[in-house]
Formats: sequence, structure tokens, C-alpha cells
Amino acid sequence: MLTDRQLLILRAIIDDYIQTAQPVGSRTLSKRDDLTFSSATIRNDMADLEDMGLIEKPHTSAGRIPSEVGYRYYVDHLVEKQIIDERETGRLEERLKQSSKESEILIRQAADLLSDLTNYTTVALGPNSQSERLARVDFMPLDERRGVVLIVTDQGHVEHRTVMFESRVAPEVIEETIRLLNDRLVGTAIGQLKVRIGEEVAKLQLAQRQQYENMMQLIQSTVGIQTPSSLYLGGKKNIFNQPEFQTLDTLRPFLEWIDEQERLTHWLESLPNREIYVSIGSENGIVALQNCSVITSDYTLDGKTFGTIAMIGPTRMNYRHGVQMMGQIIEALRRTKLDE
Amino acid sequence: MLTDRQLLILRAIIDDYIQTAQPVGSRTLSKRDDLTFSSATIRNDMADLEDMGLIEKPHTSAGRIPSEVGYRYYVDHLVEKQIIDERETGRLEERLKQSSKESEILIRQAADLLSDLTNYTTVALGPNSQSERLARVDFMPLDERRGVVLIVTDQGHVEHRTVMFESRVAPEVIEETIRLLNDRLVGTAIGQLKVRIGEEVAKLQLAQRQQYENMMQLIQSTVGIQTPSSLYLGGKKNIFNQPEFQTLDTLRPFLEWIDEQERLTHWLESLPNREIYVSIGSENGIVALQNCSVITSDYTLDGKTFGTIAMIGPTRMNYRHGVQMMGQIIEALRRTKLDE
DNA sequence: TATTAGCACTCATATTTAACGAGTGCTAAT
DNA sequence: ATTAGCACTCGTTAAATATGAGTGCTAATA
Repeated sequence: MLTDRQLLILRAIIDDYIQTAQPVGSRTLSKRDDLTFSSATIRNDMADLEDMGLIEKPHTSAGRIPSEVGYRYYVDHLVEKQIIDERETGRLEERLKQSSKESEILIRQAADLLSDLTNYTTVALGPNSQSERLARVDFMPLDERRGVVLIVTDQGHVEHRTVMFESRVAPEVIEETIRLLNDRLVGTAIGQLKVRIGEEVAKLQLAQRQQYENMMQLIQSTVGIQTPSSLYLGGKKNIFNQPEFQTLDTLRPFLEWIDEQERLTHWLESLPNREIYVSIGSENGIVALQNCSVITSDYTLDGKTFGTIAMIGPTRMNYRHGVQMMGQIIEALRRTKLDE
Repeated sequence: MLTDRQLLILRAIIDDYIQTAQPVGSRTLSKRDDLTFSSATIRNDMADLEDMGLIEKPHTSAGRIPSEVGYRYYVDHLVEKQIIDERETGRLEERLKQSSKESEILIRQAADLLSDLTNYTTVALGPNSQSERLARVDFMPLDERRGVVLIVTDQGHVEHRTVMFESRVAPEVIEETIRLLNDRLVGTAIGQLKVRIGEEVAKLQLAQRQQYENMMQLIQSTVGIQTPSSLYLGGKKNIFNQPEFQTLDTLRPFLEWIDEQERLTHWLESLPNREIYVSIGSENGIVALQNCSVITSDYTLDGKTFGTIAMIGPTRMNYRHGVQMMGQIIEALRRTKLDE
């Protein structure tokens, strides 16, 4: 168990280190207004904190830096649950409102806003259309042999794909197929469409089947291709200002990792669904991010579940401010109305 | 005017420097099989080449490196017009064919291929939809107050935008408006749509105008937003392997510049239309690219004018190979059929 | 018993100095 | 016209040294 003084010292070390990125020595601490003890006393406590694994020294004659365990303790015990600052949230909401009504643009704006506020890099993942429901299917012929299949979801997202016929298909067959699909499949989750179309084909009478099977299968193959959820990266440049990323050895893995859109998407999708969650250093299990911490959260837009947003900074990130800002943005997004 | 020997030496210096990234000394050159002269002789010619501004020395006791003027001379006089290697082009065509029939994906694939072949970074700009022509407009109601406007171009590109009504609009009015637009505007360049809709509104009879004006203006406002041409970046990582980008001072401006999608698009769009063009060092006028050379070219896909592709590497890039590969890729794209 | 002053010791970083060697330019010989 | 020879330049590397921030321990103090 930590004494009050040790707690005070731990907190001071982390706060100081977060600001300066330099190991913190006992003498520096003793000069702080909130620490009235001599450097020797502080040294003794520091030795204890080190024994407990909360802080460590880069080498004998340096000051101490927080260990990952230390950060964990700090985040869990010393970062007070933030209360939403109404004025600030209102201001953010206002800025979001001004940008656009399009959800896509709103998300981008939110990511940019968050990285501006914190000076860290932000990744925002849009809604995964797989879970949305079919509102309508339509088909537009382009010429004799090509056409566009349109899929509209209940959330107003539209996807389209150009298809090519093997041979000419009668317009009536197309029309009838589309009508059939609309009749039977509206309300189906997009992710299930492929299977459901297969089922519908199986249900067809033999006579119908010959007519519609080709067309249906064509559509089936197009909806099978899942469009990746939209991904947006904000404030990528910010990393250049972090002292721990001033060398290529650290910078390169980070940049290479963050540029791999697909992997990034999977990673965000695989995060456990929760409100704000902080992952410290190697906790995230990603080699390229071993010196980074991540604050993630699912967010809702206009009250509806939407996607995931993540803030990535060095392990030595300002957790207090980061968590606070993340909370504000999420709240602002939640309050933003898409229509009015 | 350059003597034959000076030409030989200039070429050797540049070839050598392109490979090693190290200043080239007279003794190194004299050991080459194609240079039979003594180091002293070479030194004399080097001094002349330096007087002419074709090469320069980083400091007194280093070898020589090519100047921008030198590279220019090299590219203009010493890089022979490449002849398309049929076998190689065929192989590239094959690899493109395998990836997809979707133009978007083909372009990405081409960019990736080009950067793999050269180890430089590639930027590809897709077609600018502004110049394509309207094939069809359609509207899909989502609910009482929202709907999706769909715009299909003659090239098969589809764009969609969600619109919100101020008040309820009768389905017949919507239908009629769409019919009107399709009747009158099919074939119009997308870039002109906004103006043309305005003209059509003006032509309406007073009675009609009251009915349709709102709806038309709503559509007008959506087509006014121009979607940016699709941009694709390939082989961004390659820059990390270039010795001239091993320091943050050089790396950072490059990465910051290349990540600015909008600026990149404008830059590519502003390039003069031509076949293969080489811009050396500061010639491109971009501060962040002052140590880079760029090989650009417009390309056609399936014979149709399509977009622009650019290859960015250090000034010390392998121009011969770069130009050759660019030629091959462009030819392969030209031959690729979109439908069959 | 808890705190603090004092001091020897450690070790990364900065500074200085010296040695090295790749490359040049010039001169004189071929 | 070409080349061998040589003094000179200057960036790079390595070793030697100095600096100083910070620690751990011990003994004095409240």
C-alpha cells in the first residue's frame, strides 16, 4: 500500500515527466511547491516506488521515469472521473454543426478536432454497414451489357457496384428480379444479404428459377464484396513533434503501421465495445505501438451507435487531458443531430 | 561543348552516384573498365565539368556529385529513348488483368506495381468526373423528409448524395422533376450540371416553376459539390530506404507534403498534359520536393484518357529505369480492356 | 522513529585532441 | 596531351577528458 506522500510523489513524477519527457530527479521534485520534503526523503520514497515497480530509472545517474505499471496506477487511481464541461462541449458541438450534416464529414471533423485539441494522432472508424439494414435495391442499366446495382441502407448509406452481363438480359427480367428482392429482403442486415439471396433463389419455382437465377446470382456476387468501413486519420503530423519520435527507429514503425489502412481498420473493429478505454504501452499488443498509449471509445452520432474513435500518443501522453477531450468529443457527437 | 571523354566521365559519375549515393572520386572512376585514363586525367576533366556546372563537390576533399544541371543533361542526352519491351509489357498487362476490371482498383494496382518495380513512391490520380457526361439522374426516397440523389456518368461512375427536404414534397413532383432532368440534361458534362440546371429552371413556365423550382434547386445544390478525383498513393514506405531521407530534416517535409491529399491532387491536376516528363530537383518548384525528382505522365485506360500518374524519388533517382518502367506501365494500362 | 544534511560514487553527455584517409590541385616529367 | 608525384584540405572516427545530474548510504537531528 502506498503512503500519502508516496502517492503525491508518484503523481508528481508522472505529471512532470509527461510535461518534460525528461527523467525526474529528487532535487527537482523537492523544489515543487506541493512537495515540502527534502530531496533525501523523496529519494527514499522513490526507492520504495521503484521496488513496487511503479517507476524505474533509465540508468544509475538519471532521474526516474514512470513504468507502464506506474502509468496504469496513475490512470486508474489518479485520473479523476472527468465531469463533462458543458460550455466546452457546447463549443465543440457548435464547431461540428458548422462543418456539415453529412455523417462522413462530421466524423472527419471530429477526428481533426480531437487531434487539434490534444496534439496526438486520431483514428476514426465510420459505421460498419454490415449491420445496417437494406432499405432498397435498385438497378440502372448503363448500356447493353453493363449496369449499376444500388443498395441503400436504412441509415441512408448508398453503395453501388457496376456489373457486367455474360449475355443480354431482358429488361422485364431485371425489373422483376429487383421487385422480388425489394419485396422479400428489405430489412435484412447487409452482412446477411448474400446468404439471404441464396435462400430466395432456392425457394424459386423451377420455371422462375431459370429466368431469375442468373440475375440474382449476379447481384449476390456484388453484395458479397464488403465495402470497408470508412476510416479517417487526423493529425498524423503531430507525431513529428513528440520527442520520443525524433529518431527513425521509433518513427518508422509507427508511420508504417498507421499507413496500413486495412490493418488499422481491423484493429479498431476488434477493440472491445466500451466507453472510454485507455491502453498503455505494450498492453495493446502491437509491436509498432509498444511506446504508445491509446485512448479508444465507441461513439454515437445523433444518438445512434456509429463507430470507434481512437487517440494515439506516446506512452508519456497526457492521460488526464486526453480522456477529458475524448469524453467531450463523444458527448458532442452524441448530441449532434443529423437532420433538423 | 563536351569532349567524348568528358561525356563518358559525366555519365560514369552520375551512374555511379545513382547507385552508391556517395560522392565519386577520380581514382574510383579510373578503376572502371570503361574508363582507361589515369586518375589525373580524369581529375582535369572533372575540373572542366565542374566549371560548366554539371558536377559539384560537397567539400574540398570529397569526390564529385552531379548538379541539377548535370542530371538535366544526363536525362536529355544520355538516357536513350526507351523502346517498349514487349515481353515485359505483356507481363505487366497480365498482372493488371488479374487484379480486377474495376478501373479504380486497376489504377491502384498500377501504382503499386510501379512502385514495386522502381522502389520509389507513386501517386496516381483517377479520372476527374467533372468532364464525364451525365447518363442518368435518379432519386430514391428514404423517408418522409430525406432521399438520395443518384448521378450516373457515361463512364459508369456513380455518385450519390443524401438530401433533406424543408417540407414534404409530393412523390409526383419528384418523379416529374427527375423525368425533366433526364430528358433535358443527359449528355451534359458533370462540371456544367449546376449551371445547366439553373438554365432549365429559368425556362420553366410560371406555373411549373412554382412546383419544381424547390426540388430542382435542391438537386442543383448537391451536384455543385464536386467530388475530388480519386487519388492513390503507392509505396510510401519506399522513401524510408533512400539514404537521403534518413534524417528527420529531409524526411519530415516529404511525408507532410505527400500526406496532404488535397494539395497533391491539385498539383497533379496542374501538371502540363504530356506523355512522360521528368522534373529534376528544384525544377518542380515545391520546397518539400527540392531534393526529389518526379517522373509524370498522363495515362489512358482501355484507350480512353484517364488520369495522371507520378513517380517520386530522390534527385539521385535511376532515371533510365524509372522512365523505362513508367513507359511500360502506361502502355500496359493503355492496352488493358475494361470490359470483355 | 522519521527526516534531513552530507558525501562518495556512477554514468550518460559534451568537449577536446589527435590520427586517419579519401580526394583534390598543381607541377614537372614523359 | 597525358600521367606520376606530392603537398594540402577537410570531413570522419576514435580516444581521452571533463562535466554534472542524480543516486545510495551514513550519520546527525528533531
